[in-house]
Amino acid sequence: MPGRRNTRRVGIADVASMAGVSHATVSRVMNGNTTVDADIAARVRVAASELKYKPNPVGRSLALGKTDTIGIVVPDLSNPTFQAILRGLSIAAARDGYRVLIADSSEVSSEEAILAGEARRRCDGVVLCAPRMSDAELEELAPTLYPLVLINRTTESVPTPSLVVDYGQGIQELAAHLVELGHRKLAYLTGPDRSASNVQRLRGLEKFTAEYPDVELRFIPGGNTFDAGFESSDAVASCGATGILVFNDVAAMGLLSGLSQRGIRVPEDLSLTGFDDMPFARYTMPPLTTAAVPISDLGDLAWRRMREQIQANDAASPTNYFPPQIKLRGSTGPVKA
Amino acid sequence: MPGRRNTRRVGIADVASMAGVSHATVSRVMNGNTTVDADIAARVRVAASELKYKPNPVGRSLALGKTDTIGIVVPDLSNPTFQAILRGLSIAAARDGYRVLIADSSEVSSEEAILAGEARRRCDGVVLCAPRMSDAELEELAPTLYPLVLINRTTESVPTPSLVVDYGQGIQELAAHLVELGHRKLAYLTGPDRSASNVQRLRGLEKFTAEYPDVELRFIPGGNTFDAGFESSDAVASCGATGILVFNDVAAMGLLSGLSQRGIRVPEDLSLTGFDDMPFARYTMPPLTTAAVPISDLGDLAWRRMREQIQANDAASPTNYFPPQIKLRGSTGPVKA
DNA sequence: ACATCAAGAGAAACCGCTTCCCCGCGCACT
DNA sequence: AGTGCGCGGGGAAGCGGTTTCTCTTGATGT
Repeated sequence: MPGRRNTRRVGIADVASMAGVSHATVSRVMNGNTTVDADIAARVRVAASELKYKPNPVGRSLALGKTDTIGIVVPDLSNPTFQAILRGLSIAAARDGYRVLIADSSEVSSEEAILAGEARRRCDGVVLCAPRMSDAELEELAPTLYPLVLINRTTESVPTPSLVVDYGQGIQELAAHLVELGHRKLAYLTGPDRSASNVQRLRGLEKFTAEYPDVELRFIPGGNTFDAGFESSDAVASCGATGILVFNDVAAMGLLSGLSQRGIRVPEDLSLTGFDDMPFARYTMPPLTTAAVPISDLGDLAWRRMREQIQANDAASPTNYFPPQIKLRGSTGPVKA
Repeated sequence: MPGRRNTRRVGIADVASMAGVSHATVSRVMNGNTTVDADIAARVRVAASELKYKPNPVGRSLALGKTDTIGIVVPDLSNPTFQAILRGLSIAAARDGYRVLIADSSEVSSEEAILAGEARRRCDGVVLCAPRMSDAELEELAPTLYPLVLINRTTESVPTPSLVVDYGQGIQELAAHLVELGHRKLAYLTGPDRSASNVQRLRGLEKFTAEYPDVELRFIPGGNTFDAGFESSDAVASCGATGILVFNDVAAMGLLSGLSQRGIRVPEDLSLTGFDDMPFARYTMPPLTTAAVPISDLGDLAWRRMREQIQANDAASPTNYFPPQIKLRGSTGPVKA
C-alpha cells in the first residue's frame, strides 16, 4: 500500500460520504461548478467545513497538470540583487495565487541546468538567473524549460522573455559624469572576471573610450566584495587617475574605507562611483554616487512575463532593457585644480 | 480529458514500451530496486536516457505521499534576518535533496496561519517565522502543521522544535560591557513597539537593571531603520547618557552618522553598541561593537530539526537557544574622565 | 398520456508513478 | 521425475483529485 500516512488526512471521500454524495459532486462544489443543486452544494460545504477539508494540492496538480508554483534559479541567495528579485517575484506571484520554489545553485554553474530542469518539472515555469552559464548551454536548455523568463541573459534560437539591466549604459553615464566634472584620467576597478555583468560594464566602457578618445581609462583588478575594494586602495591611489569607477557599491565602500585610512579625501582628492544603489550607499561618508537598478520592479515584471506565457494570451514579448538611473551624491566632485 | 498538455511529455509508459517491459519494471529500475535482472535494467536505462526520461515529481509525490519540499513562512523577505535564514535553510535542505517553497506574509499576521496551512499541504514540513502571531493562534496552529520548526517562538501544548535567538541575553552582555568601561548612565534606543525581539531586549534590560541597581538606564524611542537612528541623534545627545545601546546595527549606523554630523565623537564622547553584526558593522567609522547572531547557522539547524522529524528518528528535541556573541570593536570605549 | 429534453448527480476513466500481489519459470532437493 | 521454493517481472490497485460520460429524474410540449 503506497503512500500510507500515519494519521490519514481527511480526503474528498470523507466529505462525500458525510454529505451523502459522490466525490465527483464534492469536487464540483469545491471548484465552484454551478451545475450542482443549491441544497446539495450547501450540504457539501457544511460537511467540508465541518471536517476542515482542504483539497490536496498534489492530487489536484496531477489531475490538472499544473502546480500553481513557479521556480526561480539563482546563483547565490546571499547576493542582495537576487534577494530583491526573489522578493519582487514572490510578492507578485502570490497576488495571483502562485508560490515560488527556490533553487540556489551556489555559484556552481554546472548545477544550474540540472536545477532548472528539476524546478521546471515541479513547477509551471522557471525564472532563470544564470550569469555564468555558457551561451551554448543556455541555448540548448531554454526550449526545454518553456515557460521561462531570463534575467540578465538573452537567447537567440527560441524567443524567450528576458529582463536585462543595461549595466553598460549605466557605467557609461557614470563615466560621462566624471568627464563633465573635469576628470580626464579615469580608472575602472573591475568585478569578478567571469561575471556577465562585469563584461557588460567593460563593453560599455569600450564604447565610452571610443566616444571620448581624449580621456585616459585604465583597468585595475578588483572584485565584488568590501575587502576587495579595501585592498585595492593602494593600486587606486598610485595609478594617477582622479576618477574611479568601481564595479559595485560594496567594493566602492571598501575602497572608500581604505582610502580614508590612507588620508586620501573623497571627493577632494579622488572622485568615486559605485553601482547598484544599495540601501547604505546614501549613508556612507561621503554618500556614494552610483547607478540605481530597479531590481524589485524586475522581480515584479518577471512574474508578469511569466504569467503571460502561462496564460498564453500573447506569446512573444521582447527583451526588456532596464536603464540604470544615475544617483549623483557626494563621492564625486570637480577634479582638483 | 483532464490535464491535457499541448506537447505531451515523455512518461514512464514510453520508456516501458521502448524497453519492452512493463512500467512497473521501469519504476523499479528508476528507483534502484535491485530485484531487476541486470540485462533488463540496462535496457531500461538505455531507453530512459535515449528518451531523456525524468520521472514526473508530481506523480511520485502523490504515490509516495511526500514532496521532498519544505515550506518557509516569513513575515518579510526584505528583512536581512529572514533572508539569511532562508539561505541557510535552502542550502542545507538542498544537500539532502529537498527544495524550499517560500511564503511571504508581507507582515500581515492574519495571513500567516493560512499561508502556513497551504504551505504544509504542499510540503513535507514547515518552518514558521511568525513574530506577530498571537500565542493562542500559534498554539492552535502548531499541531496541524506537524513537521514544524519554529523560529523565535515556542509552544507549550505540543512539543515543537524551536530555534530562538536570546536577544535578552545579548543586550545584557552589551550593557555589562559598557558598565565595565565605566559607563553609569546608559540609554536604550528602542526598536519597533510590537516587535517580539524588541520586547525580549527590554526583558533582558529589566534583568540588567535588577543586577546593576546603581546604573541609570533610560529609554529613547527609536526604530529599526537608518533614518530612525539618524533622527534620534538629538535625543541621544541631550539625554545625558554616555553609553547607548541601539536596537540594531542599521539604526546604530544611522545614529552614528547623525552624531558625527553634530560633531559628537564616538567613542570619545559617547559609546555606542548595535545588534546583529551585519556585514557592514565592521566597516563603519568607527567599527561597531555589536552582538552577532548566527543566523545562517540558524537556517542550517532549522533544516536539521526538520529532517529529524521527517525521518522520525527521534521525536522530541527541545528548544535551542542561541546566545548572541559579543563583538567588541571601536564604537565603545572608556567613559570620558 | 406519451415523447423529448435539459438538468443534475453518480460511475468511471484518467493524470503519472509506486508497490503489492501473484504467477511462471528454473533450480535444487528428495 | 516430482515437489518446493526463490527469483523476477507483469498486472492491477492505489495515491487524491478532475472531468467526461451516462443515466436518472422531473419538467415541458403536443
